[in-house]
Amino acid sequence: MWQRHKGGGGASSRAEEIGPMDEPEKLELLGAMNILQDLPEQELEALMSEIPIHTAKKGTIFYGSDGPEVLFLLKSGKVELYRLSPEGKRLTLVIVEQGTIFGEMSLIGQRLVGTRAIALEDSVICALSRHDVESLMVQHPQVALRVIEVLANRLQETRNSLEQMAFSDVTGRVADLLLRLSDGDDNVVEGYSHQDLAAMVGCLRESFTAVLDRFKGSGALTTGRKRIEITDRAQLQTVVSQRTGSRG
Amino acid sequence: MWQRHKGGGGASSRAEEIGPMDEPEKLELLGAMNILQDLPEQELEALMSEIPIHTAKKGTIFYGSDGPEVLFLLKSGKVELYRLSPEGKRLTLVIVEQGTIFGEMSLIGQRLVGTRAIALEDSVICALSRHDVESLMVQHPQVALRVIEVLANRLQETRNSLEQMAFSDVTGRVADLLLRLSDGDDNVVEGYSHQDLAAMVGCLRESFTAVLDRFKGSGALTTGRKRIEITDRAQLQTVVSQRTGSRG
DNA sequence: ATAGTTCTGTAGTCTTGCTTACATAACTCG
DNA sequence: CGAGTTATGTAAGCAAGACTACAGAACTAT
Repeated sequence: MWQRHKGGGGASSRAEEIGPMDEPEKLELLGAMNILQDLPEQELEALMSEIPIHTAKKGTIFYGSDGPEVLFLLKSGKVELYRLSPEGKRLTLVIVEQGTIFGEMSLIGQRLVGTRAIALEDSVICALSRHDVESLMVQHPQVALRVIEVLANRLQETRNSLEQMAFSDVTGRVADLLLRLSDGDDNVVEGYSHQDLAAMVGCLRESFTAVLDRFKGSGALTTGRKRIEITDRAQLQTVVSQRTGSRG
Repeated sequence: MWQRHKGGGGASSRAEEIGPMDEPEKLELLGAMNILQDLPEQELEALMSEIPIHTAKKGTIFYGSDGPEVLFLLKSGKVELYRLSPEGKRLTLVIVEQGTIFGEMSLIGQRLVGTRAIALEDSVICALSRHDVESLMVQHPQVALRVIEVLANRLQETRNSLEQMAFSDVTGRVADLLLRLSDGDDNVVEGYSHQDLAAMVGCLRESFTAVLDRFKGSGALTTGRKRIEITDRAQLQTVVSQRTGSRG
C-alpha cells in the first residue's frame, strides 16, 4: 500500500479540543472570507454575534461523523481534506487555504462522508449550520454566487486530478504537482514531507522519492528535509507535457 | 494507450448543427429542470420567451472553444462529459441525465476547458449565458441553491472516482461501475460498449473486456452486444469491498 | 545527551494492466 | 446481400510502480 496513516499518537488531537476564541479581530476575519466579501459591514457584524469562532491547533482532525451538518469557514491557517482507504492509504483531496470554505457536502445534507480534514497549521475556523448557510444565501444571493464560484473551481481542480490519474504516470504527476505548489513561491516547496506529496499525487512514498531522485540527478531540483527547490522549471514542464498518457 | 477517440466520421456532427425548436411543450420542459423547480409558473413563462431551445442529435459534440460562456440545461436526452488525452485516450467525467445542467465552468468564467460533451441520445438543450444565469440566481436565490446542490453532488462523485482511481484496481472499479449503472435497472447495463465503460473507469478497452470475461467465468454476469446482465450482484459487491486498495 | 520519532534513501520481487496485434462476430447502410 | 464499420475476444511482451524490508539522517522532547 502507499502509506500508513499516522496513528492517533503525538500532537494529533480531536475536534473536541477546539476552544472558543476572544472577540477582537472577529470582524476582520469574517470580512476576509471570500464567500462573504460582498456583504455590507453591518451584515458582517450581525453574523459575527451569532457565529461561534473556534481555534484548531495544528494536527487537529475533523471527523465527519460527529456533530450536525456544518459548513466550515477557514479564517486563517491551512486545512487538508483527505480520504483513507481501508488499508490506511491516504489520498489528499484538496488543501484549503485561508479565506475559503470546506465541508461543502453539508450543503447537500451530507457530512464529510468518508472524508477527513486535518489542520496543517494552527487555524481559526467557524462552523455554520446548514440552515444558517441557506438562509444567509437566500437573503444575500451574492453569497450563494460566491459559494458556487468556490464549488465550481474545486470541481474543476478535482477533475484535473482525475484526468492526471488516468492519463499521466507518476513522474508526470509529480512534476506537475511541484510546479503548482512552487508557483510563485520562489520555486520552493516547503513544509511537506514526501509522504504528504505522495498522497497528493496518489502514489507510494517510495515511488515519490524515486521520482524525486531522478529529477535531482538530472539537475531539475535540489532537496532538503521537507524542502524542495526547483532549479530547472523548464525541465519539469517538459516532463509534464511529455508524460501525459501512456506508461508502458 | 487506452483507446483511440473515434474520428470525426459517421454520425458524429458538430454543435453548429443544433437547430431551433418549435414552441409546444417548452414550459413543461423548463419546469422539469431540477434547478428551476422552485420557480413560479409565471417566471417560467417569462424565461421561456427569452431562452432559445435547441435540439442536438445523437453524436453531436460540443466543443468548449466556440461561443460565449454558457450554462447548458439538458431538457431531455443524455450527454456525456469527457476529456481526451493528447494521444486520444478518452476519460468520462460524468454522464448527465435529463433535467440537470452541465458546463458549470461557465459560472466561473471558464468554458469547457479541455472538456468536451457529446450527446449520447437525441437531446433537447438550452444554453444560458453567464450573465443570464447570474441575474436569474440573484432574483431567485432558490435557483442558486439548486445549482449548489448539483455542484456539490458532482464534486462528491468526482472525488469518489478519484478515490477509486487511487485505491482500487481495475477489477474493483469495473465491479463498482456495473453495480452503479445497473442500479435499479433490473440488473442490466445496456447501451454502452466496452469502450465506453472502459472510459468511465479509466482503463484500456482490452483490460475491461478481460475483467468482464473473468466475471463471466465466475458466473457473476452474462454478456451480449452492448448489454451486460448481472446475475450475481453479491459477488460483485464482494469484489468491490475486497479490491479497494493494493494491487500488488 | 539520549531515546524516540519522523523523514529520507535504497533495493529486490512480483503483479497489474498497458501495449501491440490480430480475428471473429454483429450490425449498418447502400 | 455485400462492403464497411463497430463491438468483442484473445494473447504475448514488457515496464511502471506497489509491496516489502531495512538503514541512516534529522529532528524533538525529556
